[in-house]
Parts: sequence; structure tokens; C-alpha cells
Amino acid sequence: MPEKPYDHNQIELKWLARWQNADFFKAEDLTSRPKYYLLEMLPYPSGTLHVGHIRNYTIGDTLARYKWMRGFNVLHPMGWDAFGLPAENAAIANRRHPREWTLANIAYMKQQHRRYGFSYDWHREVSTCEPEYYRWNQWFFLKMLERGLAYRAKALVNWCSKCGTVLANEQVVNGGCWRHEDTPVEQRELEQWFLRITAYADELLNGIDKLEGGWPERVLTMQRNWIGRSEGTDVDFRLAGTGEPIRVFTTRVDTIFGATCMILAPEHPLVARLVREEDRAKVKRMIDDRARRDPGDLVKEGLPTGHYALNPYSGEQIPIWVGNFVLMGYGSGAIMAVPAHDDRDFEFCSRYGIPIRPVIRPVEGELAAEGALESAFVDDGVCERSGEFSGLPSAEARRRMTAKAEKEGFGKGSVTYRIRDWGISRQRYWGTPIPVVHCPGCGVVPVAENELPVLLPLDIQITGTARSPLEHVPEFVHARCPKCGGGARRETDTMDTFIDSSWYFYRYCDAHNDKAPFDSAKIAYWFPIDQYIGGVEHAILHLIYSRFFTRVMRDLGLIANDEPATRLFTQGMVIKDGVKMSKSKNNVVSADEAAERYGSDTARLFVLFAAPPEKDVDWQDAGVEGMIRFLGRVYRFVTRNAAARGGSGAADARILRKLHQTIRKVTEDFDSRWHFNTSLAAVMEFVNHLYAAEAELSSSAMQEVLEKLVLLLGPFAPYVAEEMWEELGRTGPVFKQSWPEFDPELAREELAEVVVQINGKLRGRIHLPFGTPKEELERAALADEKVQPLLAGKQVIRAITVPDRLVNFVVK
RNA sequence: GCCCGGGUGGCGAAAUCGGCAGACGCAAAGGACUUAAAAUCCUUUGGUGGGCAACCACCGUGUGGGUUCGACCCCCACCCCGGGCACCA
Repeated sequence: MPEKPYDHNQIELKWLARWQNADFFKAEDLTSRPKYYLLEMLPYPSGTLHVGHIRNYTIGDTLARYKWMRGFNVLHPMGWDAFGLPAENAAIANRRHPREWTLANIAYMKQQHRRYGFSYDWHREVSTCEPEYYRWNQWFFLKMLERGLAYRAKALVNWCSKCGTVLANEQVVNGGCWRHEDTPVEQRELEQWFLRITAYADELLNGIDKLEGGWPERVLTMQRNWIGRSEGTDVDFRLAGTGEPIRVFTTRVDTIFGATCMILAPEHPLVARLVREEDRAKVKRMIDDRARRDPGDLVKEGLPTGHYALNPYSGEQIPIWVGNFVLMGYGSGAIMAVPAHDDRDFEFCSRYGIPIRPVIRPVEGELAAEGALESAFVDDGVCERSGEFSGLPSAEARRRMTAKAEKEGFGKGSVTYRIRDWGISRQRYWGTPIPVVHCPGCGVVPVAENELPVLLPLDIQITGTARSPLEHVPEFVHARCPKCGGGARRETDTMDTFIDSSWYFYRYCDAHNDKAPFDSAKIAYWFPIDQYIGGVEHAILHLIYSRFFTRVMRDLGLIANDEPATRLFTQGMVIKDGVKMSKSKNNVVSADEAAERYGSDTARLFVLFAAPPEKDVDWQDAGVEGMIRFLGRVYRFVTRNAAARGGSGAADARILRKLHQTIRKVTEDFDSRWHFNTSLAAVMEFVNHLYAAEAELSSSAMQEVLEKLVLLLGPFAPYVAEEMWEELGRTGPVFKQSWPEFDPELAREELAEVVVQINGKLRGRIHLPFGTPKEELERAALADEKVQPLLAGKQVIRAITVPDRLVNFVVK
């Protein structure tokens, strides 16, 4: 049969049409077949996919197809993270409704997904901006409210006085408003909703140990640091004069005799009272300034209040300052400054001439003289000048000093976390309405469960002014109080979109349930996720929130698993010309362009072949050409040999061995580290061998080789594999065939190649049967014609032999 | 500043357990086919030196040390690149 040219467009469009309405990738709930839940992070529907997205989904799709071929019941869903600020910005810029804009983007991107042959079960598609989805956000919120996991508190927000609106953090550019860069952002205090993630801080931290091995180490490290557990001591100093307590948290209570001042965060509640009238403006400036600046280039500044605090251990009076580097959100918002033993305090106190008093000496060394330190001594050591605690090692002093505080009631041992409660209020339109009303009589009242969803009104003008766009919609704002039936004002804040993505993967298991977020039995079947794939940029927020939601849902009795996913894979980016693809750099390669020019099979192959999936890859057109060349090479070979009469058969054994070695290599890559670049290299190498042996293969060997080759390529290049499968006269989609097994006997080389070294340098190779005993190996190595002359006149001191691999002679 | 990654040909990379450095692909050069070109197929391709040649010798995985019969791989110090965190008391 004559070969056919590889026309990728014709092939891909043919199968695209055939697959359009097929239900190929439907996952079955609750079967006895082994399940495999494979998930890629759902995208924000920004408008169009580029080849960076394609890489992410190709990694997942290739694995999904392999698992199908391995007989798994694969759940491979896709959805849309469809709420969010860009839709609102687009509305302001183009006068297009966020919903309309979002839905159009989704429709377009879905076609792009199909064009690439991604094997999603579209029956389970989830779009987070639909009431069918977000009503369950509201439901979870109510459950958390009932359990005290949702609460209101005052918090600072970014405010632009020109827009008259709240700014999201990403709308703050260099300390100014994104639309009015000359207008500095101010900090305003607003009542906001929070979720009590800190209640789970310890559990989230301890759970990390169990993810070890399944999640990348650096993600786990980032999460540990983010939670930031510190053990220390709360100590109440007393305000001189009134005696009222001022609490500080310290991990180094052993240094407390060296405290030479106390510093309050500018937002600390006492500051308003203690600071002199004429300094109020300075404090306000400190607060705004900190919000605007990179924390890196903030210079430590302070302001004395003129008041004093009493150290409960020494009775000493120390001055109280306000300092811009003290954080209100951590500990109690007040610190004791021990400049001799803390770098930050050292810097601050040096600047303002506050005494620096060493009270810890190195274990082997002298206590530094007062004022003699060049920098803080921050290590543990031995306490000195510390009253009854002098002479104690730091750790012991901490224990005894904490015990004393507890006994005398001025403090206690304490654990503090860096992680804060999750502020979920957004003064935005395009998000999930928070389901509560504000009643003048009853206060904050939750909407009844059977009243959900609180629908986001669609008739709205988005102008970018006012506290929140929803405030302009009277029929939304005017509500009845569920408790007393009187008039009430509906909450106009919407939820952070991280809520949407914190539990969407549960919804995939039961996407159309209108009675509950999902059926728990289905979750029990599918969960936990076997493999989650996404960008490392979500290592902290999305993945911690998801772990938090999972635990809340477990405690609500809805699910049994503690963690959402047993394995996580973070893939690298696709870059172009050495930099990240972005619209502003004008170097974006669109998914459409790649598919039209090269075909989606080729694009898929390139992103897998260019580097292992965890590394960044540079999109290079020349490299892509190489992949289309390879597919053409395979395609022509298969088509011209599909019905060939067959040759001598002289190469049969050799090629079949190579075939089984190739199957082994590809299978091992799938089952271990997903280095598809080496899998594909092995297949290419095999094809190179086929070209060399084409005339020497018997017809039966050829048939077997062609069939297995097509199956091997199936997960990587689904279109051309399907076409070739048909050319071979076979029916049924490739991904429903069994993955080829390799036979270790057939894959084995006849003879082992044993390397001969002299003093570690390669000098020759000998070929011997596998399992040749050591002595014989050495005898053969000595007899080798290349080795022999080099050993003449030398004395062999030792021979190191690795069976079937190597002999190394150590000579003098 | 701290914590992770990483540094291998002209380029992307491979070497999975301390045992043949550079598989596979790109680019480049040469050849075959063609009126010609494209496409395709074949060959060569880490560096230096030598040989008409098959080939031979030496050097070579960021730098400098170390461990080892043997190091891209392990240890110590340093340089460079990328990422994350960054006043968390």
C-alpha cells in the first residue's frame, strides 16, 4: 500500500467531528471498577487559551488516557472559575455585562479544549457563577455561621478617594489606585466577614506530614511557613499610672530582663489614647504608608508616647513607643523590644538611642558590655543580669519564667500562628452574595436555608464608584428580616472567589444535585483526588483554603476524608523568548494558532517533549517543527506498511526486543515520574529502528509492531493515533484498548555489555551472557585485545566487578 | 536576609541506585531524489591535537577542594541564575 502524506488538519477535523457528540469520557459513579480521580485546576475564563494552558491540560489528558487504557474508571472533569474582578473591569471598559462576557469566554474556551482532544466528562462541567453552584457557597457560609466559623470584625481596606471605592490588593499599583496612579491609597476601617481558618491551624499544620511524598516538598514547606506556628509566652506589662495590662507575645521570654522599651503597632487600640494629640496625624501616616510600600524598603520609624510600662519580672519602667514595623495582626500587636538580642529591635533602638542591654551570654563566652554590641546576639545562651534566673540556659529560663507568669497570673505559655483568619468580604459585584440581612431590630440575620440562593441581580450598572456596585440596586438591598419580618438591608458584600475554588472538585462528583451540594456516597466513592495538577502559584492560598474547606465539610458530617488530594503535581510554565507569556510582552502563542499551524497533536507532543513537565519550557517554533516531522514519519510508515506483504523476517527478533524495551520505558515513565520527554524519545528511537529494518520484518512482526506503536502513541497524540488505528483496520477508540504489556524476557538483551575500566577509565567493552560469574568476567576482561596491552608490565592490585555491568582494574 | 530549585554541546535536553557523559530532538554541514526548489531519505556533528583512513590520544558536566577503585550524581566552601518568603517578635 502506498504511504499517505500526513495531513494533520484533515485528520484532526475528521475525528473532531466524529467525537463532537460522543460520550466517550463519561465517568461512572459508584461502580466496582477501580476509580481514578484526575483533576487539573479549573481556569479563569479570561477569554482564550494559550499554549501555557495547553501544557497543563496535556499533562493531565495524557495521564487520563493512560489510566483509561489501564482499565480505570477515570473521573476527569473541567469547569470554570467564573466569578472575579476581570469580568467587572471588562464591563467598565467595554460596557458589556460581566455575565455575558464570562459566558462568551467560556463557550470559546470550551471549543478550544475540544480542539485539543482533551478527554473531559463535560456532563459534570461546573461554572461557579451560576446560581446552581454559588447557592452552595451560601449554604456552606450559613453552616459556618452556625458553628461560629464565620464572623464579622473590623478590618482595614484599601480605599481610593477619587473612585470613592474599595480597591482589591491587585488594584493597588505602587501605592496608588490602578486608575488614578497619582492618588495614594488610604486605609479605611470596614466591618467585614471572616472565616475562622485559624481554628484549624494546628490540624492543617499536622496534616502536612501525611501529604509528604504525595505533594511536592516545596509546596509543603511553603504551607508550613505560611501557617507559621510559634511557641512562646504571653506577658502582661502594666501601664504605669493606671496599672492596666498591655499584653505582648514573645518567643524569647528568657531575654525579658533586656527589654528596654515597649513598641505598639500603630493600629493598636491603646495608641489612640496614649499618643499625644499633635502626633495623631503621624500615626495615621504610618498606617497608610505601610499599606502602600513594599515591606522591603520600609524604614523603621517610631514615636515615643511619653508613657511607661512596668516589666512584671524586674519591676523596671520602660518607655512605650509606637513603631511602624510592629504588626497589629500578629500576637497582640505589641512587643517588648530587646535590642541586644533581636535584629529588628537592635535596628530600631540604635536609631532612637534607646539603651541596648545584653542579658544573654554565649554558652562559651562572656556577657557583652552594655552598648558594646555591633549587632544583636540572637542565639540561645545563658541568662545574666536576670534576677533569680541568672545562670540558667535559655531553654530552661523560658520554662521557669513562663511557669512564674502562670503562677502569678501575669502571663502564660502561648502558641501563635502567622496565618490569619480568612477575610472573605469583597466590595464587588461579580461574586457570590453573602446570605445575610442587616435588620435594625435584630442585627445581622442569616437568610433561611430554604430561601437560597440569594440571587445576584443581573440588571446593574457598573461604574466603579461607591462602596459596592450592589448598593445601587434597591430591589436587592431592600429586604425583609427573616426573624421579625420587618424591613432590612441586604448585605452587599460578595465572597472572595477563593471560596468557589475551595470545594468545586466535590461538586464534580454530583454536579446537578439541587437538594444538596453533593451526595456523600458519591464523594466516598471518588475521594480523595488521586492526582491534582496545577501551577505552583496556587501552592499556598488555594490549596490551604481547599484543605480547610475539606475539614469543615468533614466536621459537618458530609465527607469522610481529611484531605482533598493525595497527590499534587505542579507543572512548569511555558515561556517564549526567555520570558513568561503575557499580553503586555506581546509574546503569547494562542492555542488556536498552534492548532491551525501545526495541529493539536503536534502542539501536545511539543509541550511534553521539550522538557520534563515540572520544568519551564521555552516555546520554539523550530522545535515544534520537529514534532510534526516525527508524527509524519510515523504516519507514513504505518500507512505504507499497514497491509504490507512482509519481508525476510531477519530483523524480527531484534525489533521485537526493541519494541518491548520501548513499552517498558514508556510504562515506567507513566508509573513513576511522568518524564514524558524521555518516553517520547524512546518511541522516536524505536521509529528510527523501524525505518532501518523496514524491509527485514515479516508480516506478522510488522503487524504487531504497528499495532503496539499506535497504542503507545495514543495518550500523547490522540488524533493521529485514532486515524492510524483505523488504517490498521481496527475499530473502537484507542483509549479504550488495553495498554500494551511488555514481556521482560523479550525485552532482555541476549548479551550483557560489560565495561572494562583501568583505574576508572573506560578502556574496552566485552559482551558476555547475563549472569556470567565474577571470575570469568575478569578473565574475559583481562583477555580483551584493547585491555591487554595497557596492562602489560603493570601490576593489578585489585579488580572491582559489578555483575553484568563493569570490571575495573586498579593497577600500579 | 532566610528557605527552596537549578547551572551538562551552538540550543532544548538525557544519564531513574556512585559505574559507558551528551540518548532523543532542534540547528548546522554534506550527500541521494528532483529540470529546480520544497518535502522526504541517508550521513556527520562536545572541544583540542594527530592520522590518507578505519581510528588514536588528551581534555570536558559553574569554580575550588574532599570522599571513593570509580563522582554530572555524595560532602565542604564559593560564584551565578530562577522562584518563594520577607519586619510574624
